Amino acid sequence: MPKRENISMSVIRRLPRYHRFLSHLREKGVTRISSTELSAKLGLTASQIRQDLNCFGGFGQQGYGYIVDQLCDEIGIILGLQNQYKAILIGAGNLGQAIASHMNFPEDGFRLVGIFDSSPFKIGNRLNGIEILDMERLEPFCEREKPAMAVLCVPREAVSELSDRLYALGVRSFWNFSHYDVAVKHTDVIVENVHLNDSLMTLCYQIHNASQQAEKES
Amino acid sequence: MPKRENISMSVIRRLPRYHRFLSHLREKGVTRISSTELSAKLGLTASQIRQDLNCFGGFGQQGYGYIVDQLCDEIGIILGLQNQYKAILIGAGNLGQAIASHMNFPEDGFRLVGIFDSSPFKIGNRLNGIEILDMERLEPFCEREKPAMAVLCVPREAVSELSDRLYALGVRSFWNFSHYDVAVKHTDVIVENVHLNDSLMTLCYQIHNASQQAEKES
DNA sequence: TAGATTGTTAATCGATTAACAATC
DNA sequence: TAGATTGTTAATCGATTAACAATC
Repeated sequence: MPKRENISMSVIRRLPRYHRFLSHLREKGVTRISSTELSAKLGLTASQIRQDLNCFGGFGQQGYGYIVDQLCDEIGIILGLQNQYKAILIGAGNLGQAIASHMNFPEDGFRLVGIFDSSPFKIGNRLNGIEILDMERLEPFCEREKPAMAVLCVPREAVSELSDRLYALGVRSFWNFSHYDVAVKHTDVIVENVHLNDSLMTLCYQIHNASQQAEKES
Repeated sequence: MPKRENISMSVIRRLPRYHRFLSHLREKGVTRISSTELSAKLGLTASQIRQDLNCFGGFGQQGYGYIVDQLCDEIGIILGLQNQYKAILIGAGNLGQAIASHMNFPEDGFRLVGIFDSSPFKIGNRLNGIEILDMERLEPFCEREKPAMAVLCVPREAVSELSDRLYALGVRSFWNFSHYDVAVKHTDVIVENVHLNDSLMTLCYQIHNASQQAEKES
């Protein structure tokens, strides 16, 4: 990979989408695609796609386009999907259970190695073949397994203390589903927030706004 | 509300976060806040916050700042949270169940009025007090209830046909959790995609990239 | 009145799009 | 060789930040 360095998040956030789309094309047996075709399907400009890809190197062939199979793999490598980083899940409530069983971690660069909860009703149960452990066993577990990432599916009130506790255990990245922004107190911490409530409110705004526009026009 | 019209999505996506933060401050009994204080807590610039708010009107007082209670309510109104739009959920699998029970729809501007699934093992069960109905009952239900929004928690393959079916029934907005982008074939459709896989891959990239940087420096 | 902080305009920065030469 | 499509530079557009006058 030739270039890299200082890639903007706007570009990064488009890569998984390219990857998903190209996997799909590959499955359908498509071998070749041009930036123009791809842009039409994704609702982007061809320019943007070429610009994005050229942050990482020239993957295409002039006059021909991109080889689907090859480009898909390259994007996978850029994203680091081959890594299988160890991940733990904290909080086996509704959402935690759904994440554990709905997500295909290996496909996305991770391996779920542990699940923790503090409820006696959940401890001992299995989720996707993994035993739910008592929160008290977090320390020895992390010292042994050294997970790189923690999925946080706990109530808002618990996050601040929990993230400190995990940081002390060497966890440096968080996939946060709680209704709370994980504070980035340390420069080496990576947080990806998924605020479902925010997403839903955004949708509400759009519906609300569209109906107001409609009113105004009538 | 004085101004409005043509507000960019960048601004809209920050509003729920402001709202969440201000609710929290209100709960803690804080009555007054300046854009500078707020910006420090949110990790933004004071300029941006003032700029954002002034898209909708002047909610502050010069020399004083903003009244937490009032600003919070105003943002709620801008987002349209008072609307309680009717929503239905399609797909009562792991993720669907989690969404139904984990989300507080009324707080976010919606009311969940129906849940649908095609599995005989799920039909008839209750989720959050709502009976899971057979997909075949979708038509009469929608004709009667006229839901504004559908939460899609179905497999990728099902989305294309399903969204057409819902569009025909008058549903114009979708909160899509499937591993697929809902095609916007019509200009009056609003889609909010939540691609958890994409989010996870983005996190993978960041970890991968951080460790590469660390290697380079050593 | 003096101090503080907003609302708003102007300057900067970054991201997207357009254009085209390079080349398969 | 002619046609197509990339990689890349330049132009445009939009979003963020800075500055400051208005005013509470």
